[in-house]
Amino acid sequence: MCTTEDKIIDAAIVLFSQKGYTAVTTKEIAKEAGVSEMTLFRHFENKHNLFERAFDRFVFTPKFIALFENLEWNLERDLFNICSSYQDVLKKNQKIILMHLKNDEFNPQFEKMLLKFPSEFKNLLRSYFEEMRNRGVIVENPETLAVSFLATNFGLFFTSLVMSKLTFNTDLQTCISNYVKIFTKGISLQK
Amino acid sequence: MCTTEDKIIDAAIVLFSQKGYTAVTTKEIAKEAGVSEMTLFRHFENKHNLFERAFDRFVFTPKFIALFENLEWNLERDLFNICSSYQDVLKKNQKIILMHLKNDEFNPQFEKMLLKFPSEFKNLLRSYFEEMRNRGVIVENPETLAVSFLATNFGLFFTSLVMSKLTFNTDLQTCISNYVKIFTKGISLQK
DNA sequence: TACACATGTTAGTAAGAACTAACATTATAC
DNA sequence: GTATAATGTTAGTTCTTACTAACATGTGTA
Repeated sequence: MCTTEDKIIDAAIVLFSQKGYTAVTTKEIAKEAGVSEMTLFRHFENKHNLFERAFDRFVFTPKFIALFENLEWNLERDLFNICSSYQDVLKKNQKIILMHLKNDEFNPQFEKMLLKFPSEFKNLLRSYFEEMRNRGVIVENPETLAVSFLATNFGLFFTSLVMSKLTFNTDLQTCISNYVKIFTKGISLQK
Repeated sequence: MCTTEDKIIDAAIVLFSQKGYTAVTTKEIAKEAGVSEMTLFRHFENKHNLFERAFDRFVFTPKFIALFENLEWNLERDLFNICSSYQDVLKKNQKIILMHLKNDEFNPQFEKMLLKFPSEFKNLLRSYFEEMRNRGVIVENPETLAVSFLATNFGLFFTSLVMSKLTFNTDLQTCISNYVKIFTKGISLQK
């Protein structure tokens, strides 16, 4: 966090995610990092290289997968934990996500990395719902449930991110637990 | 759709929403519109002006509000209609939404226009849920429900938009009706 | 035919951005 | 204290881009 390269990368991530690749100048990044523009080029050679290095810094945590190995098999509690962790991951990576949204014109392998996480996450979710169906807790189609859960969670995150200026009286945390409660009740079998 | 200005504006919207304001050149827009760059400047004076004109073209339909005057007061059916119409509005305006995501560095009044729609929509939703609570159909807090419903809907849209490359086996339509069904069951009172 | 008007073409200006070279300055290690 | 490495400074090159000016071409209308 203290080295020159780190300072530059941090500044780059902030600015790229705010404005997008093209709109940010190297001079700007250097200034934000509190460093001479020359130093930037000495360390990263060129702008695009800096971008790639900045990207490599952020990886979706695989720790997340461990979550699925410590399930309680209680629908509401499990979903709440999953949902919360997912929101954490998204929040931690929000800069890179924004960066991606503003720079998707280039770098296809960039795209692949970003899509790897949600698709793996979906598979984990589907397995979970499959197991819950085997246990007779739910009846719905696991795949559909997984996609729906994934999409809505992403929506919660994204709404709170993009529409932060909307003065809603409800915060994300309340929204999450409320959503999970409704979702749980909505898919639970009852006699 | 046939005038020169329209051709240019259309091209501008496509390119701006794909790449963002800064990354697109006037030459590029002119080429995409099948028109000389000079003609572009003759009509719009400068790039920023073209951007504003392009923005003005897209407005969130107020027709949407009429939907809330023809309610059936059947939870699932109403929500499904609302949800579908909302997805339509979002889809119709997806270019402008993307444009906004890539250009939010400037133009604050731009932001206001974009946020007007979701906040009005949320109020309509809250009124609906309030009335449903009065009728004894649901018990949850109307505000929270409205925000949750809004957020998740936006998430469905956005997921299908951004992550279109994810090869999920479930399409948006299925996802919506499934979500509405679950949501309805989740908030309905039952004996 | 003749005129007006929209568009194309071409050349060019001014500003800004990425990037380089050369030299000056500071800090660190021994 | 001196050598070495990292950083700062300054000036400059090249390229791209927004934008202009002047003139040419074409097209419809009276």
